Amino acid sequence: MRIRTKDIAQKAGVSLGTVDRVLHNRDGVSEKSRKKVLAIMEELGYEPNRYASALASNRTLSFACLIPGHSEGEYWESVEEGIRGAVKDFADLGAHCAFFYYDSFDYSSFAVEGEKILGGDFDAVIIGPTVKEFTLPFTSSLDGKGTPYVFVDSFVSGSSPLAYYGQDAHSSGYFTGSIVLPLRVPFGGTIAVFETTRGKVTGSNQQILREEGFRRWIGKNGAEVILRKVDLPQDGDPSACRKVLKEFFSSNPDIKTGLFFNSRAYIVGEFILEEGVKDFDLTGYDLLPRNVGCLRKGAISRLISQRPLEQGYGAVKALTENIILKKDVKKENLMPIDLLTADNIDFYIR
Amino acid sequence: MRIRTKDIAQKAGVSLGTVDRVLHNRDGVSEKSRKKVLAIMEELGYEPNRYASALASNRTLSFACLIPGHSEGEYWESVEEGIRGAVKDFADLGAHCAFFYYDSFDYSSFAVEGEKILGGDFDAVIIGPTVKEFTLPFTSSLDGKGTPYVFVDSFVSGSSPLAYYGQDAHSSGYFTGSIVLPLRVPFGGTIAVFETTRGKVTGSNQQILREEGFRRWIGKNGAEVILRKVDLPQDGDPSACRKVLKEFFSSNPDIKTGLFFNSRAYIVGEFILEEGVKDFDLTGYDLLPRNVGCLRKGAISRLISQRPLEQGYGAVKALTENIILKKDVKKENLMPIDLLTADNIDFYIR
DNA sequence: GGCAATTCCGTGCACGTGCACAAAAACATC
DNA sequence: GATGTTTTTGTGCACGTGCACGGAATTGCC
Repeated sequence: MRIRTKDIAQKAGVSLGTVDRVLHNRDGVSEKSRKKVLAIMEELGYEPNRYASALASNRTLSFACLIPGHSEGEYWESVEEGIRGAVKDFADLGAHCAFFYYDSFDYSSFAVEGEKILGGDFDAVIIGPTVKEFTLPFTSSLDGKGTPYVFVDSFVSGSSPLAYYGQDAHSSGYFTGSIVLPLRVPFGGTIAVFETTRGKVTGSNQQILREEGFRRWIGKNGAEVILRKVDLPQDGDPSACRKVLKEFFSSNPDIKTGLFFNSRAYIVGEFILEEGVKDFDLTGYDLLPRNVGCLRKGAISRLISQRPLEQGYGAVKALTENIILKKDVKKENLMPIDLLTADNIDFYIR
Repeated sequence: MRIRTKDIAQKAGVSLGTVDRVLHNRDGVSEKSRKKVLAIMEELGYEPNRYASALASNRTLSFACLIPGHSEGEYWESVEEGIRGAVKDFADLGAHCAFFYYDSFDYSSFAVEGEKILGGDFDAVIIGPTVKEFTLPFTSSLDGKGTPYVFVDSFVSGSSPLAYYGQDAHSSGYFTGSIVLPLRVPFGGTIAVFETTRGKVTGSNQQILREEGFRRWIGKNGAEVILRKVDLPQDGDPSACRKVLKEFFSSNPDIKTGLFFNSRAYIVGEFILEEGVKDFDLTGYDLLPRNVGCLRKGAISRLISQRPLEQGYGAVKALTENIILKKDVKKENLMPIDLLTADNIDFYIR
């Protein structure tokens, strides 16, 4: 039978109130009673009933979530789905969440949305960070107010979040190297690295770190590989992309291997399908529906996943457990580096 | 603010009791009241507070778990850890679990332990099944008593569990083929398939299905590969194994690729480390500490994981949600086929 | 020893839901 | 329309914990 505070009180010869005070480190308890109650709690292995506790305390937990705006089928959609799932699971503990979106290509929008959050009355914040210069002012304001926050996706040094959920991007690039290169290098010494540009912005922190990791594998293993950057304009009409790709594939028939260090591998994958490009080995990130479609049809050879749902879920869970249940939470939570191909993808979806 | 039964009662102009009766589909409510309450519940989007509900109902949930006995560091230890973790998480809902172990090399022990469970008073059973002939009599007894059960690890057809948590073994063998063969076939046309034997028993259902899946890849892709079985005696002293392996490696210097379709790849991995065998590519299953040790040291090239922790956790969660919260649960839960190498293993441990 | 101040402790209500029992209303029978 | 029967509805306590309030015990001071 489960041990209750009542049982402890009985055995210690004190009242429920005293046990309660000991339990919550409140004063007004003699040293003698405190010792006795603690000893008996230890002896009987008391574990509080979190449900009864949540019910009695009757508090709410107001989250704010600040992440890049996104349209359907994009990476951040999955992170948000994970967050919403967790908030729903913890709704009985009083959790609810307001979402704020910034434009990842317009840094100042991060500050604008951040101000709204600072003005509101939130118990905790979940942040999908932008560049350091804009993230740190916001987190230090939160530090000032004593509002806890967690990062998802990427970590920004110089801040002190309660926790971080994301992938070790450098390691994931290194891993990509270890998988792709032994398999592909015999097919040709040049590898295409595709990048997408919008305005003046090319690539996030994570993307840059992944490429660094990939290059480190090359360096460490003395692979003789040339990386050729291919820049794809992402903002204008899609025909600009097509033009670049047509030009690339026709003038480089010897390049048989391509990489994306962001989630937009489908741009090339769908081109491959439409144009019937043969024997091109393409590696990308993230299980966007369009990427998965290409993977299934053979236009993308492999995808690396970083478990965005788990990131979002974990972030909310960590905050809830820390605030409501006052548990210590793990600070650094690095997602597994999953390798997906047409032959195992079915078991990662749904 | 969260909608309570009280709010519904107020708005419908009835008492809490009536709302409660509607909520639990009990009779003694006029059609008029039932309609009205249901309409308002719908309108306000009522979601019951599971905590308050669990607290008030004050019921317990007694699990029995019947799995193969295992010593430290073996596969089933992780499954059990997952089960224990879930039971702990749901302890506030009244969950607790008794464990029964059978000898997977002595089928009748399954029946013996099964009888104990049938004699006890359990609300649900978690089964790591043995062969069909011994599993079905047990599950049909459970069916007779109306006791729900779930399978972990493998599925036994002819039974009707509430859910199944495991890996599609055939697909995982197929996937192994797709990863290993393109990489390794140039290194030699013969591949060693290691098996371990104890008494007269060689290999579980899962192991056989994995090999079938592997062979299917070969067939489908017209790979010219010879599979050479290597039988390792697992019961006697370890020196018998060493002898077999010494003989194998010295007389087959051309075989550079090996496979285990069960979790004991460390037997060969540790031999490789001790004897300093070079350039042997070894693939195995499951993240046993000894396997992981070999993977990190390069003696095993890759491991396939089937997420035993999640299997155990999921099984308990499904039963709890079905019984206590009367939720529908997903019947077939196939684990992802994770590919682990020395370069991503760190992020799967812990 | 008397009194106040301080420290310590017990009691009671609340949280939202489940369930048993009692009360009320509706209906049936003569 | 009085009585009994069935259907429908309301009320109250319980679950384990949090918290506020007031009472009891102890201490300090003259």
